[in-house]
Amino acid sequence: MEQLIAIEKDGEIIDLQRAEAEGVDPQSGRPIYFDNSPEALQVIRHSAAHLMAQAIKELYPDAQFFVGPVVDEGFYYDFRTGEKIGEEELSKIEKKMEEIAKRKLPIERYEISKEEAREKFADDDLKQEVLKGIPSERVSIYRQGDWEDLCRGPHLPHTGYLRRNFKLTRVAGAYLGGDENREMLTRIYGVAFADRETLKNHLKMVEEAKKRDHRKLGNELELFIFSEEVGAGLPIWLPKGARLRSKLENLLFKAHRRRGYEPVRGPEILKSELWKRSGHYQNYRENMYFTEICDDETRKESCVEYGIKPMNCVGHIMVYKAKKRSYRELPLKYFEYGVVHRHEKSGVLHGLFRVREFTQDDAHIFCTPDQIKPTVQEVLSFVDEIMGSFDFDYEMEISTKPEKAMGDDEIWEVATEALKEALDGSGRQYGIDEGGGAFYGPKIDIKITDALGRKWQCGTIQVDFNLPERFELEYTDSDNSQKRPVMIHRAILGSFERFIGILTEHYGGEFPFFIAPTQIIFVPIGEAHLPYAQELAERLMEMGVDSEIYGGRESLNKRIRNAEKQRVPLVGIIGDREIENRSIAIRDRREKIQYNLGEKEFLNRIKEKLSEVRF
RNA sequence: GCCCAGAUAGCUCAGUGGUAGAGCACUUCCUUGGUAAGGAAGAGGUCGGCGGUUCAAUUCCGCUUCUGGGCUCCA
Repeated sequence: MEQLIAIEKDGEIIDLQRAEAEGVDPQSGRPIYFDNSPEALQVIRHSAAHLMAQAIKELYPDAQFFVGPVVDEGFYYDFRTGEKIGEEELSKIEKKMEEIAKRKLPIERYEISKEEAREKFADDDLKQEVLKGIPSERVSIYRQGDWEDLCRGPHLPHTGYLRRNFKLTRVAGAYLGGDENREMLTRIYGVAFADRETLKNHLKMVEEAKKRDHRKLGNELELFIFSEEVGAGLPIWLPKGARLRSKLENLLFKAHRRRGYEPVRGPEILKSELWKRSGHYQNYRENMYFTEICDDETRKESCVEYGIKPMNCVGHIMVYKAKKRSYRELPLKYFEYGVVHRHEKSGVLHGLFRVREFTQDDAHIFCTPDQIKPTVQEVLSFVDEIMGSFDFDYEMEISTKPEKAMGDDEIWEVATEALKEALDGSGRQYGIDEGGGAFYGPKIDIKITDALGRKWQCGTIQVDFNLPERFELEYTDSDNSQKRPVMIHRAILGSFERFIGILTEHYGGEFPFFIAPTQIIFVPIGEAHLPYAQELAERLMEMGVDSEIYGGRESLNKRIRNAEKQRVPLVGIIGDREIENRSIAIRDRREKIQYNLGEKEFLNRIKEKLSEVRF
């Protein structure tokens, strides 16, 4: 009963037009019907992109088109026009799309040679650009009505399939070919499904996800703010945010100590000479901030340039160099909650996810080459424990040598292999990001997704042979010879800022007890019950648990409502009954139930909750 | 940095070429309440900043700061 729109054969989606042209028997592949299967959506969205392009062409006759692919969340088309396209134009384009869809234009396909295509689109430089990227000699063109475009397909049989089941979501700029040195085209994003109902549900889901946005929750829960007066990308931590953060810091501090890491601390600014030696000055300068210290303001010669640290490695190297090292000491693990400053381009700043000042849970491990693999594996299991404690799914990716890099290819090869081996040994799946490494070494990145499914890099493990070389690090080996250690840079959360942003979205503001900014709110029913609440609050404070008391003039219902709105794990109600038998009436957010606990039980329960996590 | 939007009270948001409003929050008073908004009154805004057009700009234009969605980049 469902309509066949394409078939899948040898992992390729072949639409009916192409099947006919190539004489492919539609029975010979797996049928793809007009529904919401991933394969069908590819076809639908591809055609939606074309429909949009046709609508744009009718509305803006000067429009020229680049590419219009299907992406995870929908589709987009990049194009150029003399007109400015803003959000307001989207509904206009949608209307035109509806209109064209109604015409039920057949979507036809034909093939020509690349040479013919070059001539056909002789006066369209964007199409020429697309043609350059096509390896095959024959190219296909899809035509609907009087509009046609160079396209591989697959497509729907006719435009009538696209009726009120698509939505244009946003306008954006996109560089031609993703190259920031080239022209910027207009890009319009959209989504499409087989039916209107699914589209509506999808849009609703996106709306729901936006409610979990850490910027919105951060504001509502008074975790942090940004201030125009202070500057872009410089978060200000409010008491509740700082409470959450310090809990995370404390837990993680112990976790490091337990694993043999030593806390160290480097300065915020270091002489530029040192950044030249490390290579940051040459390779990372555009991301750094600099300042000068002058002995004599009137004499320029007395000024020395300092760089504000964008990374903590140089400081840790100085710790290593503080004395002569023996192989017996290795691996040496130094860690620091290092505050770093990076000049991020204004357009990339994004709540706590991308800021200009942030604190990394950074560590540098100095080890022998033989220790690389076990050390990386140990770090990987550390990562696993932390992520597991927060129920995070994460992805890992190896990033290889970037264009702007220092060190020999050979060294890079060895380091990259070491990472791969460690990962292979751990049995974990991982992807590869060619050219995505740091300038001093390859890395394993740990990525977590936010409420909207966007991926953010959090933890990172980097193998570095370059900095030990540049700083001539040495240790005395068992044969009394001087050897060069390897440096492993690693962060597990990545930065507290980004990690807390992700945590906020992950939990929708309902933080687990052990890190919740306020772990319990007491609501004494009347004034007489206040002292007992205060007594409990003090006991909890001794245990390192933050509580608040919502007493005062407001009605009981209102105070309970306000307490719940704070999304605290526990709300404790205290009235005559509770005082009489030294108990607390608890509203448990996670269990979604209410129960009564005697004081002792209550304190025990709190202890249990605190020890739920240990990493 | 680039493209496209936006900025009105602490927060969420209406609104207008004739210098502004709501709800919540805040202050005061009444209410002392057993599980998600008790009542009344009040205070609070150079309508992000700087210029321009105009008799008159929060409103129109330009620049700037900040924010949002992307691109590029990245913890």
